[in-house]
Amino acid sequence: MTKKYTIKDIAELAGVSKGTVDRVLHKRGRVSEDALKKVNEILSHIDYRPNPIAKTLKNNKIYRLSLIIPDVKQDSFWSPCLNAVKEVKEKYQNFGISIETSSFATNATNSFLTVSKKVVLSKPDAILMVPLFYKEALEIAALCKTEEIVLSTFNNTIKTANHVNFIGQDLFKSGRIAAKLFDTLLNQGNLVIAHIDQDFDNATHMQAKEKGFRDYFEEKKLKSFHITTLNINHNEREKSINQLETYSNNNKMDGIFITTSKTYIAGIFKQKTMKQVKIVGYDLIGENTALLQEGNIDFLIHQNPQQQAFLGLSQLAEFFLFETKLPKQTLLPIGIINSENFEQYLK
Amino acid sequence: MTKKYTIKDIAELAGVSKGTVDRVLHKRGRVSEDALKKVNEILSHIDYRPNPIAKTLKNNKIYRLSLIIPDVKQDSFWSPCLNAVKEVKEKYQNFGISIETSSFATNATNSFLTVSKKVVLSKPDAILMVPLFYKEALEIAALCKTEEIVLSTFNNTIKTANHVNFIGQDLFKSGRIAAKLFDTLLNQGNLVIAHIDQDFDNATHMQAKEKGFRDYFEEKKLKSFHITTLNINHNEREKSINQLETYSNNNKMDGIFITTSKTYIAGIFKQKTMKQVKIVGYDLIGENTALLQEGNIDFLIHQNPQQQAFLGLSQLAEFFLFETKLPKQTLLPIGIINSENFEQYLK
DNA sequence: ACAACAAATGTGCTCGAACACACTAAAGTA
DNA sequence: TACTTTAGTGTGTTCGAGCACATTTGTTGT
Repeated sequence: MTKKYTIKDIAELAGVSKGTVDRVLHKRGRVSEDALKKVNEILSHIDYRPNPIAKTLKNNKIYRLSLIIPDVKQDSFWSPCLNAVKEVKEKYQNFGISIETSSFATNATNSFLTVSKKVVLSKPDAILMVPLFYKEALEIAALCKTEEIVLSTFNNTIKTANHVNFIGQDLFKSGRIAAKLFDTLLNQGNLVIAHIDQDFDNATHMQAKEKGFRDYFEEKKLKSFHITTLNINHNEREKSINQLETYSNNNKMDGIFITTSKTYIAGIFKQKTMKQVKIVGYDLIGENTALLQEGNIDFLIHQNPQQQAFLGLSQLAEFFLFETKLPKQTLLPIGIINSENFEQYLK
Repeated sequence: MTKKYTIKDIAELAGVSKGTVDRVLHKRGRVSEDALKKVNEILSHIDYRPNPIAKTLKNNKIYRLSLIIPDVKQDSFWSPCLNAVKEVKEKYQNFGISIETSSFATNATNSFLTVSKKVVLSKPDAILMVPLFYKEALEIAALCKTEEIVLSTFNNTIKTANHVNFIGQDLFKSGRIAAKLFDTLLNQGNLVIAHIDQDFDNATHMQAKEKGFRDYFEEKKLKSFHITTLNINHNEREKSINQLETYSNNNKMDGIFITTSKTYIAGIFKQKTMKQVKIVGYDLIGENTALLQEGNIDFLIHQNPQQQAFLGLSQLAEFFLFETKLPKQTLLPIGIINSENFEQYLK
């Protein structure tokens, strides 16, 4: 067992005081060449790692983390993030981590801007946000940089100065996973990629998923599958279902891949029309899991917002407390969910 | 923001010294009724949580965790556990956690016993082990109790004194997941449950999986499926494959559910005979994932030994360092894996 | 009334890192 | 020579909890 060396140990070994060792370690200067040499000699022979507990105790600071997510009342997809906040609070609040949560309207860029700016003005130590609106998110990122607030993003990426770290999934791959599922479910057939409720905010998301989906069939040269894209945008749920129905009356349709969490639209369509059609979509929201259990949705792909938020907040907490590195990018595994394993993913 | 109260704060508020507060908090007695009342009055109004960092610093102890797993050379299923050890070491070694790993032969109970006893004699603070051999594991558990060593188990359970905590999966449910996959893949057909390399050590595992598998079809009253159980036990791989081939020549077989990590036996069978058969089995070992990629295995169920070991060790580390509770049981979500998402689960 | 003793309470040190501050010795300035 | 400056050192304090030890207060017996 390798001994745990302390500054005092090093000082004794080098025959100097702990103050001198400290100056060498922190490169604060005011050290003679002779002493520098002696201390570095010792340091090169042992593996000194400062005790993070002592460090943190001395710091004795409360770090404020601020989470900015879309309104959970407007889109229940985000509600698991609140569980993540609870988990992280329980785990780290005794260590001096505090977390505030703010939310913005999913359909209003100015809501995102005003909420985010307010958060920036409150000067937290770090912000973890979902940059739904690209241009506006860049503006906030710039503000964070001048205010020296650490910025992390999850679920959506923004390409900006490299100080931003990101937690999410590889959307291209998740499209490929869906494709493989259809390949396993059907030997051949007509597949529809349905973009339901395509908002400008998650358009890039859906594009990446579609690209991955099509890429799979092209790579495997599976000519027995025919793929069509369908855009569905209605305020009323009924209209969306009707559009699917109209399409299926005029076209052969063996499978539907829904690129958003509105998978239940296709599920209700199947339930209503009793058509033989395989359905694969996204997200474990209540409406989807109910249809999954009844067999009207075959598979759901889990984007796991809870784990994303949990990891994002945990990484920030440990960055401040124990000076661990913030990984530039954390890509979470993509869960395939059926009626039998969804409960376990809800905790 | 709620203030972080310290013992000193409480002492000032109650008008006593920190020594008295300390005695009240630890119920060490030697406190007058009057002082007790004053301190408790304050404590009831605020939410005092001792600073775990200061506590740990004062402790200043190196905790030894000992991991006991089957030999990775004999069964590569366990090799991801070594990554878990590396991860936990990186995360906690600066906090004074040391981890030793021992392994035993998968086919010899006495190897398990001698190795485990040797570990117990070295008196670590905690042991995390895979209790492959039930009776012998109980013996080790009893030893740990007398030696006051904290014992955690993963992958397999042993029912003994409640001081043992367990990390693993719900095997009954994982059988149901496999059943649901076949239900989705096929409308009807003859399914074979293949217990390949049934050792006495994981017999209970396979039974639980079979039970879950059959339970699904019984519950759903799916009469269109016919289920048979096949026991396959040969020293040579070829013989196992031949047994499957012989069976399939004499019987209709639309799907094979393999209850062990030997799923590749069925995969090679499919590859060799070019039969139209759906294959679902367990574990992301190299032989399986290769066949998964080629399309000769449809789904693998991920038992995630790495995460099991990681969680087991982390829970122990945080139990000693920060006095967090050891959950009696942690059931991990069960991953459904196809050719497109397996890479992400390998890290 | 005063010692003897117990009960109650307060003080001070430790853990390791970090940093302010005090101190020493040599060099520079009037 | 006397005094300041500066580089180079070491010492001491802080963070919060925990516990050993010192001190004070109160009670009993003679």
